[in-house]
Amino acid sequence: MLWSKLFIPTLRETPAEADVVSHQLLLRAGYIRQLSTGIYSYLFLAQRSLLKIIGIVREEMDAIGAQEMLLPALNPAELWKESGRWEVMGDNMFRLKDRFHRDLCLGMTHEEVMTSIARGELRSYRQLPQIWYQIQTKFRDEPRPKSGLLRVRQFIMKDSYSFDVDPAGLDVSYDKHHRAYCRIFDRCGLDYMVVEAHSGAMGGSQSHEFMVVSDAGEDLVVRCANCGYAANLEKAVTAPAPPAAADPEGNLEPEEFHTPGRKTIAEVAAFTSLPESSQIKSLVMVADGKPALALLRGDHALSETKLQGVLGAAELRPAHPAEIGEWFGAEAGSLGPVGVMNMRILADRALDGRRNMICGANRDDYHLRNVTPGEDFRPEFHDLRQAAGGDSCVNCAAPVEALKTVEIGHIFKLGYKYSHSMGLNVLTEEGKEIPVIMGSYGIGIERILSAAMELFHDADGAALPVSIAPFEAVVTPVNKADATQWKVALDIYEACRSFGLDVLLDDRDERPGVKFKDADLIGIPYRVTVGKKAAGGKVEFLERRSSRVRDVDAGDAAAFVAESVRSSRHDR
RNA sequence: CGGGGCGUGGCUCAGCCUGGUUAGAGCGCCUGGUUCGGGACCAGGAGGUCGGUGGUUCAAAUCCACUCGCCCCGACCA
Repeated sequence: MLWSKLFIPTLRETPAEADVVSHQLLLRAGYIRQLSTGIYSYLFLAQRSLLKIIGIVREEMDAIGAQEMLLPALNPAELWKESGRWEVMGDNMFRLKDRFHRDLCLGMTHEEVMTSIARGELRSYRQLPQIWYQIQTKFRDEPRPKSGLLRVRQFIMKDSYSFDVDPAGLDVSYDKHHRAYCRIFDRCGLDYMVVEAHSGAMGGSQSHEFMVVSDAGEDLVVRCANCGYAANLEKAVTAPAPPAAADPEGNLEPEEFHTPGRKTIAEVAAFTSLPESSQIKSLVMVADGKPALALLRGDHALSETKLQGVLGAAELRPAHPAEIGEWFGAEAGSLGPVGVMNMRILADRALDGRRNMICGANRDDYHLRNVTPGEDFRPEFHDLRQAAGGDSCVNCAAPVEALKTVEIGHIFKLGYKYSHSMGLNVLTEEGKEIPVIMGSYGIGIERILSAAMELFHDADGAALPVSIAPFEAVVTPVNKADATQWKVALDIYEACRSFGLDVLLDDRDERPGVKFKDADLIGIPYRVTVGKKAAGGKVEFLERRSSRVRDVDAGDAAAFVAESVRSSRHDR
């Protein structure tokens, strides 16, 4: 294509509203423009790149026998009420009414629609397994869209769904997806890791996330560099550092002491001159309307995900101050488990075996010392603690690191959640009706592009992997007015086309510096520069990512580019 | 939803506190010319209801109120 005919609105300066690199580059390089908060138009370059990503996704999904469909984004409320998610999704779901005042929503994900198709058509175990997928726009009314295309309200997702007769079948479908996802992200040229994850509102038993390490990410992942253990922070199990001070010995009785104005763990630690790890942190949570007291070591954080799992609650939130006052007769900051009879008391395992600790007295401005879990109160012990960097790996005891990551894919074993709630059953060989076991699998298409830019950029702009760059190469005549240069450039451009390359000819009447800057900014992987040396039959070949330059014969340039593109496919 | 910040030509910003000629700069854009290996130079030119509404005032980009939009932090989130 001829650059002079294209709409590639690059900006010299970084737009003020962008503060993560991928967002800045997508705007500056003319890939996208914002329409509203979390809503973006994908211009020519973005669309080319996204189509390449989609092409890779499609090939690899087809390769595992998945069948592509396209489902409606506009869904009737009834379907979502059947699964219970009309309520569960809350404000995150875009809702609207039609002219007859019927409730509709815009699809956030498609378990319901897929299940509704399956239950109408799948009747026999002989029709299973099935894997169905689509590449389609999803709508989610995020509380806080941010970071360009990383967190938006409308985005393209590849979502697939597997239907199997039994758990062993689901394992096979799950594993197929796992491997297909690895191939997809490899081909997209990304550095990523696979981590154990929590299933959240999707439901189900097991799940893995595919993560790209980036400071622009919002998910925290714990990873052990030694043995390779990796898990989302909300799910990770690690061993905490031992308490900073040994517990007092002996069978001491709880004893109230005055702590005027000391509310926080840190304040009480300073006041008592004992480390935070000598305290019991008491958090009042409300699970499906019922209160529960969660206890942790003073220096530890609660994993609401884990607590929610233990309680089996659909909804979990911190208690309001008024509720705390009613249940405890004291304010948050003076709470403790001793004498609490009106709710479940759950303690993190790090408190098991500890003795003579400090906690709130359930009386404002008073705390208790010499409180021993299991004696002075009787909690249920569970793993409730949120892992943190610096903890020890439970497999190999090496210290783990916490990393910020971008989630680009997520695979779930759904189990029977939707087949039960929506009635998806088939007949077995024996003629018995059984529910179908399902899996669900997602890839965020734009996040692949954003993550690639986060991963691969320099001061001059994006340096995208060849497989997903909008163009593979650009031919740049330094001086268009020079007849020789122009002729050589044109020949190389045509030769590239004959090799089937996605090539751009920068035929703009611009100075060379402008052309170089634009090509670098956009992130075109290879550039053939046709300059003065063209008179001697030589042109310059530049690899964007490495900045490596070499002179090649003009007649060989196209073949050289083609070979570079081909070999780049095996890079990772 | 809570906290903070910002809305002035396409982009980046100044002017606002302390109201007062015709609202500015750089970049970009248009015309002509000179240039041509890392965002050229000269000359001329186009382009702005200062987010919106209402108020205060002889006078509002500037002060006040409301409102809309955007960004960041938090809450939340598959």
